[in-house]
Amino acid sequence: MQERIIMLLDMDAFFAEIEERESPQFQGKPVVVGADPQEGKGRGVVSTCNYKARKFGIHSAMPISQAYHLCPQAVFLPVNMALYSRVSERVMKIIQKVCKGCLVEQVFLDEAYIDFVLFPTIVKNKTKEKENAWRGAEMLAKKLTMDILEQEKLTCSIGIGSNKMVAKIACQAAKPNGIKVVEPKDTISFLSPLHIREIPGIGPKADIKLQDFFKTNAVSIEKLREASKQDLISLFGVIGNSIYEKARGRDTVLVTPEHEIKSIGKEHTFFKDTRDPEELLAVFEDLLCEVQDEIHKSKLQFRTITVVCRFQGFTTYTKSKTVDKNLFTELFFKEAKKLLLRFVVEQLKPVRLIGVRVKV
DNA sequence: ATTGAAGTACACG
DNA sequence: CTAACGCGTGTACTTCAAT
Repeated sequence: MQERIIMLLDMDAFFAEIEERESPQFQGKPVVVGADPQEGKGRGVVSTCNYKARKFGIHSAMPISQAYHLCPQAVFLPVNMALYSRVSERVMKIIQKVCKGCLVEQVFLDEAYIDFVLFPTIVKNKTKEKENAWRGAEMLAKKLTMDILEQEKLTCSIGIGSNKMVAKIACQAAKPNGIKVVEPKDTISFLSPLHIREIPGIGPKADIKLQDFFKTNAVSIEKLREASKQDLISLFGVIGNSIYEKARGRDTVLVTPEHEIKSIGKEHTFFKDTRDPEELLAVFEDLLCEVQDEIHKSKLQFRTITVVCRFQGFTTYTKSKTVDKNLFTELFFKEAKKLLLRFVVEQLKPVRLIGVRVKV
């Protein structure tokens, strides 16, 4: 494959920065966007918090109750997804405009990968094409951060590398409000000292497996390169091969602008665990209606219904049923309720969460 | 022998 | 006491049964 220049733009503390921008009285204060803390009794988690709040040890995905104990005086706000969606659309428009002729892949609301394949000014620079291309990308990154700051009063960080993985890790290193360029010749030295958790796809479980394998409690990417391809395949199966490649700064995943939807689902966690069939069914019917709405909007055909049930103690089970796609519409409610009923019959424990998901 | 359905595990923002 | 742990989406694995 030809050498690529890939950029990842990631908005800094997106939800929290938007809330600060909208309400000047929050400026300079720790802001936590997420579930209602309910005086420390809330059951949800932190969605995003600003850098002030991070100084108290708060971070995204942390239980909101814990965040409350770390900093009760912080501003706690509910997630206003409709607002963030509108802001995201405007940010993405700026990116499209500045990066005309490039491939742009949006990831959720606050990230976008950009592949410079056809970036016109780069293509035009026939002389010293290679150096100019990387400098051109860096200048473009600068323009993006300036335009987004001027037009939306929000900061972002940008990573540039020869593939998605390097761009992503470079972006993390640039945060907040920075730009980091990692050219191919610098990739290995850039990655070597970093912790393996920086590699996208290596989560808590994979980290522990690798700690056990190397008999240390902090594995660097340099250390990871000591594992053979066979070692990694026996530890992780098919994934092992891509981990082996990523440790060497290689990643062939393409920037793909269009993604077709493969599943749609809704879940609900009860304020208090319940076994009341009336309550369960009432909430479940609401979920089914919401999913039905989304199915309608998507105009897609689905065939598999999965019902999820999480019980007291956090153990989670799923049951699913695949039907003929032509009969899906008429069977959806009936089959979903049948699956839920099986849980109610089989399980005696109180229910913490119920959910439903449909797959293509 | 291959496919596909069901259920679980893991990851990410 | 032994924690606390949402939601939506994706990939991949294991197991078992049907074609």
